[in-house]
Amino acid sequence: MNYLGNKIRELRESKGLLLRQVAAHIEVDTALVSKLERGERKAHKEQVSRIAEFLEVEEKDLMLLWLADKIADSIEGETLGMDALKYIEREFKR
Amino acid sequence: MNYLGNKIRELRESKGLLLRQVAAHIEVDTALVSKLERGERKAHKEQVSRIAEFLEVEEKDLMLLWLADKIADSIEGETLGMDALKYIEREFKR
DNA sequence: TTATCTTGGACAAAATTTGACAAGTCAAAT
DNA sequence: ATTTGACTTGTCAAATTTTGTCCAAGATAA
Repeated sequence: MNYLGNKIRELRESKGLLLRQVAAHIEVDTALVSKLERGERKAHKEQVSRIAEFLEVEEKDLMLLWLADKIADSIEGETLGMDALKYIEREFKR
Repeated sequence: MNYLGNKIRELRESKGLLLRQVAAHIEVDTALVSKLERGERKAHKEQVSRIAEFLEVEEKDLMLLWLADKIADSIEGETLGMDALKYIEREFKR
C-alpha cells in the first residue's frame, strides 16, 4: 500500500516542486524520494515530519497515512486481514 | 501485544502438554516456544499452522490472533493508531 | 539535440530478526 | 539437602530485511 507516497507526490506536484528539492530538505538522495513516493521504500517517521514541514501540511495528516501504510502492509494478502482489524478494534475499546 | 502467545499457553496448559512437546512438534528449541508464548519472539506462519495442528484447534483461529499481533505491533505507541485503523477499514471497503 | 527530471538496478552498509545454546530460577519430589 | 523436571533468561552469531547511494538509462520538455 502506498497512501503516503501518493499523497506526497500529489502535494509536491501541486506545488510545482522537484524531487531534488524535497531530497535536499530531508537530506537524502533524489532517487530515494522517488522511491518513497512510489512506495518502493518506506519513509522513517522523522522523514515524514520533515516532508510535512517542507510541503506545508499538518504533520498529523501525513503521519496518519504513514501508519495506514504500515497496517496495510502488515496484513497484505491475508484473507483474515479484515477480521483481524475488527478484532483489534474491539480489543482496543477495552 | 501477545494475543497468540497467550492463547497458545492457555491451550497448551489446558491440555496438560509441555513446552518441549510443542517444541518437538514444530522442531525448534524449547526455549523458543517459551518465547513465543510470552511474545518475546514472533512465530512464523508455518509454525502457527503446526501449533494449531498439535493443539487441535482451527488454524484460522490462531492465524487471526497472529495477524492481530502483527497489526497491534505495527501501531504500538502511536497516538494516531486508532485513526489509522479506521482509515484502513474505510479504504478497504472500496 | 540538449538539458533537466525521474526511475531502475545493483550493491554495500545498517538494522532487525531469528533460533540455538548454556546457564539460570523455581517448585516439588526424594 | 539434593535431585529432578519444567520453564525462563541472556548472549551471540547467522540469516534476513531494510535502507540509501551511485550510476546508468528512460522520459519529457524546450
